[in-house]
Amino acid sequence: MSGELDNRKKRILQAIIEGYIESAEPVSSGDLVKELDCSSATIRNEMAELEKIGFIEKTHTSSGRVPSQKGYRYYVDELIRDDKLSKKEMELIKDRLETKVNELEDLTKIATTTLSEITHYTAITIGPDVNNHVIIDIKFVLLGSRVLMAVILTDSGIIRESIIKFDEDLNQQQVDDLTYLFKNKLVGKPLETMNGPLEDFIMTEMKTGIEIIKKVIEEINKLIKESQQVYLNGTNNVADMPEFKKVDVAKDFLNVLNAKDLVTDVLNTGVADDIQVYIGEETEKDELKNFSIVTFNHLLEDKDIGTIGIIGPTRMDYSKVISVMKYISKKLNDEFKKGKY
Amino acid sequence: MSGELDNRKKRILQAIIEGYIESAEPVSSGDLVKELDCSSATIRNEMAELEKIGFIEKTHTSSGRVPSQKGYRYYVDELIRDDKLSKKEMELIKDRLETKVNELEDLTKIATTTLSEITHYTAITIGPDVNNHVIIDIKFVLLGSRVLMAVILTDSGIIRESIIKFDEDLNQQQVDDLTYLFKNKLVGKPLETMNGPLEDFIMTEMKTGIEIIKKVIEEINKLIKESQQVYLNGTNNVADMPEFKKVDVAKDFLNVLNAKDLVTDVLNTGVADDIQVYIGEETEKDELKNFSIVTFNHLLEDKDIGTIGIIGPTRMDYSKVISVMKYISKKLNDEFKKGKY
DNA sequence: TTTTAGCAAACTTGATGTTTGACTGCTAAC
DNA sequence: GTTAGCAGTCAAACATCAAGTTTGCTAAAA
Repeated sequence: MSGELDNRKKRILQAIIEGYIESAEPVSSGDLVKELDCSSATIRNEMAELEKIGFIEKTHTSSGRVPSQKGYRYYVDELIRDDKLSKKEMELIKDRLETKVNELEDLTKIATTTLSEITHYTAITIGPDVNNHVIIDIKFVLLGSRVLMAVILTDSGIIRESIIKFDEDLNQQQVDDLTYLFKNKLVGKPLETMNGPLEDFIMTEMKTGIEIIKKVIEEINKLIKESQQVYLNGTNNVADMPEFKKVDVAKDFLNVLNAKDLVTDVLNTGVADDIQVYIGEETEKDELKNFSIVTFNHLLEDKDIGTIGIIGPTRMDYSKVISVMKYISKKLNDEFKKGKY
Repeated sequence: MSGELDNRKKRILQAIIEGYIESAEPVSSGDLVKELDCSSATIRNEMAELEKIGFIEKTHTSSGRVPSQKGYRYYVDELIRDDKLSKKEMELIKDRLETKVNELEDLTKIATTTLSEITHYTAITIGPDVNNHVIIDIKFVLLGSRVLMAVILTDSGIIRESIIKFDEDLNQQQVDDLTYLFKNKLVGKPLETMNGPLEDFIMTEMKTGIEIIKKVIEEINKLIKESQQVYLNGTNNVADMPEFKKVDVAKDFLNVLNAKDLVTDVLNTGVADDIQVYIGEETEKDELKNFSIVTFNHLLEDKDIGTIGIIGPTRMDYSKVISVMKYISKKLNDEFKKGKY
């Protein structure tokens, strides 16, 4: 199916898609005459065939052509250019990502912001599914006689704290016990252990301080559940896009950003250390049918440590987005390794 | 100026404003006949006078009337109803705010979300200016040989942590020294002490571990500066408002939300434990001239602990918003006192 | 066989005009 | 002070028209 197209058809399809990406207007046969170096009639003939295969569409009988979802897919798979990154942009990315930060997540946020700035689309990042990250250390710090802070470190460099309040005073002995108990039972185990096994253990084997321990477990579980953080950047960029003029689309987009679940759902389907492109309906969400999402997961020593994505109109500059993503992904990985997070 | 209006004029103005708030359409003399129990001609005469004073406007020569900014102001000052809160909504608020949470800021976020849900406008909250909050305690926790966590507690119940990375190993002795130093110099002093005085002291009096201390101060300062958190809720509600149909307004709004500084600037001007209303140009920001902002500061033992605001079109249901705010403000205060944050 | 020129048909876009209906302001009567 | 009545104003909806694109098709040219 991909090999079906002869060279000229490829060039025409590419020209249509890139023209449409640039202008947001249907591309006519006449527009391509200079570029293709043949008459408009010839181009029309070719266009008719491209339309038959389903790569391009007309908005009405006598309009120019617009890429179809299938057309974009072919473009992304076969025709994409990945040299759309200028020296200046590369410098910017390098500069940004080499900023010293203290937490992995901060670096990810910087990457997201940079991505959005360069592409002018909305960028979003979500944390990883931390359930199978391994606990390296747990600390409890008494912040007041009734306030305890729990700090959990995982092997992926992710740190989480939770503040827990009690109705009665705690003493240092209790805190030490707590530390001892949790360390013994949890260090070296995945975070999800917190859910089932631990609770069972405490209920059966432990006798003292059950209430305190239960509360601590409860809070830590809450913390883990909530910890798939979402960070958005560049939402106002959409306002400048022509498709935003259609009120429906604009509304859709606002709703999409608000019901972040939709987007995070898509981001979560991404696998492996590679760039994924979801075009329109490929997102499998009705609300996203006018949008495309490009994502990549970043790994640290084979562990998923989060996903970064771009969301924009289906008429998205895929070449640019993918070029930028590739470069950022590479640089981010370098930094991760360098930084020993 | 406020007493100038006779009773019927007040009723007419109120009817116009409430009608316009409801329908987003100019209100005609005919619309008010039933309500005012006199002929449309009489109402027209009254309207002409209200227009002369500048409380209402026409969109064109033969259109109905629309409230002016001055009209809204009069309405907010004199005509507002504060019984627009249903039993059900009160219950919802109570329910929500009585959720047990561990941090003050979480409760504020819940209040913000609830506010947005009930009013259907976008709600925003910003943290207080923490500079003059007094430090109660500082703890340092070693999370790894090169990773230190600093925890700062203030008298307003706000807790902040920062993770600091070093290029060399730290031992427990150094951490203890650090704790001793910071506790001695800072506990009981306002957070802003961190900025000037402390640095001087270290540069002149201390000899050991200067680099470590400098880094810690640096990071903590960063933390304090960044700590005016902004939390937004209900941005998609705007999409359903008729004014959103005007692309310019929609764009303005997106930009406003993105350049949060604009809104936080306005929120920051709010003073005392009271509700403030900024209508259109009263915000003194050109970008906000089509919007209104209603805010209140909440205090805990006379300390500013943040501001909650609503942002919506000038055609905002002020009565509803203010009713809800009053109630939430009251309940929030109750909870603050009860919870001993 | 492939490409091109030429042309009718389809359709958008923008300008122009018309009708309809909703208001208002004014005047004169109540 | 209030109201009825009426002319004047304007927006919104709709129809009409001309101009400009763009296509598909056909037939001729390469």
